[in-house]
Amino acid sequence: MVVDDLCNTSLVLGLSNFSSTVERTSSKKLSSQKYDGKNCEPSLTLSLSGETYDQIQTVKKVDSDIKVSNDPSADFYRQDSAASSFSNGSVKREREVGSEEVEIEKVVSRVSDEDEDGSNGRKKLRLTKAQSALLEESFKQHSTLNPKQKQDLARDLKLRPRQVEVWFQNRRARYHLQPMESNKKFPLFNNMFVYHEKNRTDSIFKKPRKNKEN
Amino acid sequence: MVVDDLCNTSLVLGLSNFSSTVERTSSKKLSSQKYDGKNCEPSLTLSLSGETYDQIQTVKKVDSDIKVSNDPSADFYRQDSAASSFSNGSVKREREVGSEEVEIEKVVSRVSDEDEDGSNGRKKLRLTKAQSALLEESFKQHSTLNPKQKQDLARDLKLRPRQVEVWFQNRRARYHLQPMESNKKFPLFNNMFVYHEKNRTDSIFKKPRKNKEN
DNA sequence: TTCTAATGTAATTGG
DNA sequence: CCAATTACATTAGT
Repeated sequence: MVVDDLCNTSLVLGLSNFSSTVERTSSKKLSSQKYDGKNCEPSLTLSLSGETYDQIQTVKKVDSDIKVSNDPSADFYRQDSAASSFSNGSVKREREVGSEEVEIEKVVSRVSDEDEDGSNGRKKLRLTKAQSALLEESFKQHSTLNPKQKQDLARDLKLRPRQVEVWFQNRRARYHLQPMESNKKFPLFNNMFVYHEKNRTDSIFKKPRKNKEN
Repeated sequence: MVVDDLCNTSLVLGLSNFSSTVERTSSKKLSSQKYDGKNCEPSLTLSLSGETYDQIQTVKKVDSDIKVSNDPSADFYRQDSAASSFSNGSVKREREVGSEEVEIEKVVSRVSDEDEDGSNGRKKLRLTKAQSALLEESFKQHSTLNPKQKQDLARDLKLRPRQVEVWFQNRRARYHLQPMESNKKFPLFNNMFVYHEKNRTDSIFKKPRKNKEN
């Protein structure tokens, strides 16, 4: 846990999900629609940024879905728009279905807070496309962040600075390849991820080094 | 999918995202690449071979599908021989530091293909009963693995360490979902991290934490 | 369909 | 910061 960022104090209030593109879903696998956040019902999320989680995932179970089309082309995913992007699943396992809102014992737990929505756990956030794009772009410019950049990005993305930081870390880690010359030489290959072995040291690509300007 | 390793040296350059599979008649939604952002648009991808298809679990077993019986007891076919259960080159860099017996470099000769003996068991491994049992047993002792355990188990089971790791992950995930009564399964309360629902994390029990002994 | 092996990625931990 | 892992969500194969 350890919230280590103390960032901004602004409050963010947003309406999440309104991108109601149709559900495609079709029959099979209701797990189909997920990321799109589509079928989440519009929900309000209010959060103190810099505090706990902005991405609050209001889990609402989904009951009947509309299931309109099957069109595969409906692959577009959501875009963000405002803060929330949640991934929550709500898709409870089949076996639990039936019991609405299996709200199993609360057992209060720890000390803290008012975490109210219970989304205390690790709950995974899914970045929206736009968010990823921005991060990606930013990454291309610098694979490391200075505090200011971090703050700014966080603000723009409506993420906690910590999340931005983590994203960068993971990004650096996952590909040992940076947007370096390889990309310059082959711009079209920007999406090409040529990984290197993690522990390789003789790579022709070097690990980028710090960028401290602020 | 991302290319992540380069055990062998051959390079493959291909057009990605042109799903070669035929149109699915059914609705199935090949939603394969979706939120992945990365390859949403047709793009070129360059990959090192050795990836792409994962392990071929050389299921020799019955040549051509003899599969004579439906007898449930026939459950233990598979992987009879000690033959290394795979030939995969992908081995995502198990970083096992000191292990020198990294048997990577299988360098499958890609194109040439191996599936000649019929029954080219392609993907998805199925663990044998014995394997599952061992894993299960091991899990009872700790729900997480330290590198050594992983390595050992992998050796004993003739699986890649990564597979062992994955098994544990999945196992943990599955069970975090189990309600209390599942304690019966874990008589000694070894793994009593009863998380209830998947998305709920508070519990009087804490998540088991690292087991680092090695 | 369910179950499970596997993958991708956000987040945590320890150094 | 980095490496390694874990949790988690989701995909795909039978």
